[in-house]
Amino acid sequence: MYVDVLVPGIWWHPLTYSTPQIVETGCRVVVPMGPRGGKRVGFVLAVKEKLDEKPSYEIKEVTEVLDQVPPLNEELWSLSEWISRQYLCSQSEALRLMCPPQVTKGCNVDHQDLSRQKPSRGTYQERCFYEASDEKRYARYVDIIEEAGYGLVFFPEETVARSFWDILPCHIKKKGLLWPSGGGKKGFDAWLKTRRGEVSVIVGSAGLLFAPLAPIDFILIEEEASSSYNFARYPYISLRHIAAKRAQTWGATLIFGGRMPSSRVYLLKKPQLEEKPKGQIHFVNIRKASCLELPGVTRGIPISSTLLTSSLDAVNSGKIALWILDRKGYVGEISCEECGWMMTCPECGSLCRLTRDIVVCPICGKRYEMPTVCPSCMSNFIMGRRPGIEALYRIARSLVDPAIPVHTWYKEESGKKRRTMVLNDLKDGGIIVGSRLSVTFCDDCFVGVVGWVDADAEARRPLYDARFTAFSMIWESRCRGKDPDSRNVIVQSRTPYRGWQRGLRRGWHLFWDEELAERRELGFPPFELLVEITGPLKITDDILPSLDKSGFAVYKPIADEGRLWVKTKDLKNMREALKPFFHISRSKVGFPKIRIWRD
DNA sequence: CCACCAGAGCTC
DNA sequence: AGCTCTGGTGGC
Repeated sequence: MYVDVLVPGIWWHPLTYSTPQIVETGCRVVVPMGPRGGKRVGFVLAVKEKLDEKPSYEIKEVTEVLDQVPPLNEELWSLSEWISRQYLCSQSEALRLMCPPQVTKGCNVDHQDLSRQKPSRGTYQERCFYEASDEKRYARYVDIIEEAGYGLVFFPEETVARSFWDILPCHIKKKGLLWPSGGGKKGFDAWLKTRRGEVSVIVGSAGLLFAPLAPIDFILIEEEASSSYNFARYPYISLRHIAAKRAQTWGATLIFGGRMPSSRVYLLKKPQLEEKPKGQIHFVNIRKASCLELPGVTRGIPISSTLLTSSLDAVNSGKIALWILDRKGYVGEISCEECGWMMTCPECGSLCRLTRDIVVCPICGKRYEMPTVCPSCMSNFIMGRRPGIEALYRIARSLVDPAIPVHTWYKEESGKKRRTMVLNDLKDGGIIVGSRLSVTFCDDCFVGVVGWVDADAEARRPLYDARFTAFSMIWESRCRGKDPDSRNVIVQSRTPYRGWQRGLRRGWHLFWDEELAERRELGFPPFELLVEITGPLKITDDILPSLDKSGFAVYKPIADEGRLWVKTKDLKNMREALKPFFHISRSKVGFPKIRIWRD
């Protein structure tokens, strides 16, 4: 007897082993692997009596059969295959993503027969609910959960999921589960409990995407356009895409909710905004605003009088003012004013930034002294450009009364302990200077003003979705959290109230209509998929002609860099063309990495 | 991807 | 000598 086994690895095909025992498809087995025969846990993909042809390799024997019945039900098993096709990855990688680590490591899972959990082809349907007020949305969600049976409820952030869980009525909580975010033993217990059929409604963040719930009557995705639904690690799956697939297989109702829709949902469903946010939005031209002088910086950051006075107003009435600048450190670039030399990392060649008098490479993390003399022209006109949060903090400190507390907030310094400290210090009002992350403070305290210090910076990033990112962040800051109706949002820009910014006042339908027209023209998502292939040059240089031959238009954004872009809808042929590069025999050369943007 | 091994660096 | 850590290796 032979079995095709999905062994953890990045090649796309299964490996064949022999076994004297009887095994079923979907069960886990332990197999020897590699030159030293290390033990791996794999899933059986297929069982066959004899081989089609003589293999060119030695066939090893299965060491141990771990399951009598498959640990995943039919829906999740075929979902892993679907994911491998949709995201051009191996099925074993999809399975690793889907299962708790205990399962892929080979821990015991109770031998339940899940074969009766057949996805019923009910009537799949979609519903949308876009509403600026968090309160109104959540109230609607509670109603939906009340009347529905089994379902998953997604929130983009763990803390928001928890606060929604807290407002749920007791009888729902009793049959429901707040999905633990950390994984570990707690996560495994939640997985087993769900699998045993002891819960019907699960609330949580992205981690519950593969909860073994069966059947599924509804799936609710709050703030469906949120970027936290795009996984940050390989394979780069989109939660919304996969959740929609799950809803379709179960014939469930899929509910999209949020403050604004994603490009794909807007294109397909043309949803309407129930009610515009009531808070005020102002646009300020920073070409005309004056800058403060900062030590070692050529061009400072302008703080308009509009932002300053309304911030002080907010602080004086005990509220918080948020000044948001999505740039870390003191300055983002170090350059010579005399000859134009820019400081790059001697190790990896990327542009360095200055943080607390120390030069840091943002890519490899190496640290250097700030140079005093330009190595190119020997002048001493070394200055910083593109000031960041630290510089903004100094500006804020110098502009407002020393009695007013000012704090910074960004990813590297955003611990739970520090957050309570900051909140406590700001309970009578104050200023937070930080990255986009600071918007979460709207949940915990009264934010009277949100100032987008350099609104153009985000929209300028060389990515097709940069304008959407900029727009959605500012839109979120208008609606999120406590008392958004009395909040002012101030957008500082060099091109105020033009282009993408106009939708901020008149509604996101205006933004999407213009943005989608342009993306359609250029063939960007959601009209086409954007496939990125990265790897060492010797691999991508092989792939390029091969894709070319299959009729794909391949772009190479940067010459002499192992990065390729393809705009296509045809993943099937793409997969065929890339297949040879994902055969196990290519191990020595290495494997490329694939990332797909869908909207 | 990931078990395995080798060699580096450290402590006793 | 014995320990942990880090990095290279290559696969049914």
